[in-house]
Amino acid sequence: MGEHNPFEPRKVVSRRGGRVKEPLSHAAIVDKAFELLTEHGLEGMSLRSVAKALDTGPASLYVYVDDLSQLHALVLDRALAKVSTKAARHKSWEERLHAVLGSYYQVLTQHRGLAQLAMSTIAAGPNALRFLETLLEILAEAGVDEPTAAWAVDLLMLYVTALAFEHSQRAKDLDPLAHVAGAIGAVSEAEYPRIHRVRAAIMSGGKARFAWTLRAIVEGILRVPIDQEALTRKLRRKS
Amino acid sequence: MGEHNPFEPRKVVSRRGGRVKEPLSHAAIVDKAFELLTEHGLEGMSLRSVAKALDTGPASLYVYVDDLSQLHALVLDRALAKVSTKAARHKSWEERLHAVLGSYYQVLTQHRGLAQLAMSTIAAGPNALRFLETLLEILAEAGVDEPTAAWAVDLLMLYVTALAFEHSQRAKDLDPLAHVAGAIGAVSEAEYPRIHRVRAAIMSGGKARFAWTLRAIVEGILRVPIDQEALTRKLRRKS
DNA sequence: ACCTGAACACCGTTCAAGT
DNA sequence: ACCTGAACACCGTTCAAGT
Repeated sequence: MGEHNPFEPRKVVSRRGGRVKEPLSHAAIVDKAFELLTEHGLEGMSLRSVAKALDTGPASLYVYVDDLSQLHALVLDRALAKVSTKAARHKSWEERLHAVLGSYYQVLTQHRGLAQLAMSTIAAGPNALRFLETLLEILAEAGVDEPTAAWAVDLLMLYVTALAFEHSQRAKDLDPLAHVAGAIGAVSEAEYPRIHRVRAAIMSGGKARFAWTLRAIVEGILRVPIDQEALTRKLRRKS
Repeated sequence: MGEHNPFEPRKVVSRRGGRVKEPLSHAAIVDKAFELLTEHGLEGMSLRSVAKALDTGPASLYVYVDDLSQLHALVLDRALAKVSTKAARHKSWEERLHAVLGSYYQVLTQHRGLAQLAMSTIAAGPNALRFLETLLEILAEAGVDEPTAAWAVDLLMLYVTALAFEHSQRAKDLDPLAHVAGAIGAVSEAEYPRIHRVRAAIMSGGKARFAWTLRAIVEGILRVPIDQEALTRKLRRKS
């Protein structure tokens, strides 16, 4: 098993004397990687580019980081530190849920490449856990039973992540007619009448959509408790 | 704008005479790429590896394909052809929704690397459109108004795609203790009491979860029509 | 028009050698 | 123990040259 928790940086005693350049360290690598991510997107955050930005060779990073996928996980959690899980106590659980997920959405969209990173790496660092714990807390206050809450939290995070990803993809396209918008917007009325009719709605984003989906998911969560499912299974087994 | 629809293969007249090797063609490239995808995963499907498998150099593919991202879109749609959108007429819309999304899930999980591809490229080819149109049809039968259905379909596809992706990621880990399962399973009870309590539920998948989430989303969709949202906005504007 | 080898500018990762 | 240059085995994409 791993001898060292990768999310807890091992302390490196910086050598005394002329600090011409910042000594290499776990934190320095993750910080610089995050910087490159927000500046140049996920493609721009390679081990080699991080090494170069840190004024060293690519091999040097392997002292602190196992491989690229670990760096991805590290950077994602570094970014999730910016998610605010605090919301005024006096607010309702609905408002707090909206606020916390809204903060998550903000963080994802305000750093180029981050939404894409969040879509491709499963978050399991301390900041992701803190975020998750907060969501479970809020749902508990809403009266959702715990097994249901576990699946519900996953669904909520997933939706917000994907929405941020789509948002960032849209921002990347210089030509708005290109790619997705082009294909959906120009869809044949004869072949796909329904898509044609709702083509504007499909591409629209914005706060209204965010709010609607959150409400719909929460409504479903509150009305379809997981226990029903278990019950049905048990009944079937007995018949 | 594009002079040629990339989803409609341009017909190449194969030169007469000794067909020692299959002539290069749009379809041959996409087929071979799909083959490599299911055999070696997304990493194994590179332009170079496709070219090599087709017994040619990497530059040759650029006659038929603009770039890698287009090949991704092409292969995804090629795979979506396998999704069955037909379900017995006499079935209820709930059953048909479950069947169609179930078929989508099956296709994604039965081809290595496909779920990952579906997570990273937005589907807008003819087979994706056919799938989308079918989902809109089913929701219309359920009595969902069209703007709501547009957002709902997105949410449904998104969830199934992500579930298949998580499934495929789990299958990749040889060591079940590694990565995500390790981090979530070994979570500190003192620091994250709620996560600790539901850690088994978080990682569990299976049909029960699929069914529960679908029901929860549908329940929410039926109960939170989008028009309410528009109404609220209008009222706010007037006040 | 189609196909291609070679080149360009990159990757992640390993390894042997240095301090 | 930390750091590194060089090498290995790859990438996507372009370009000039061939048919």
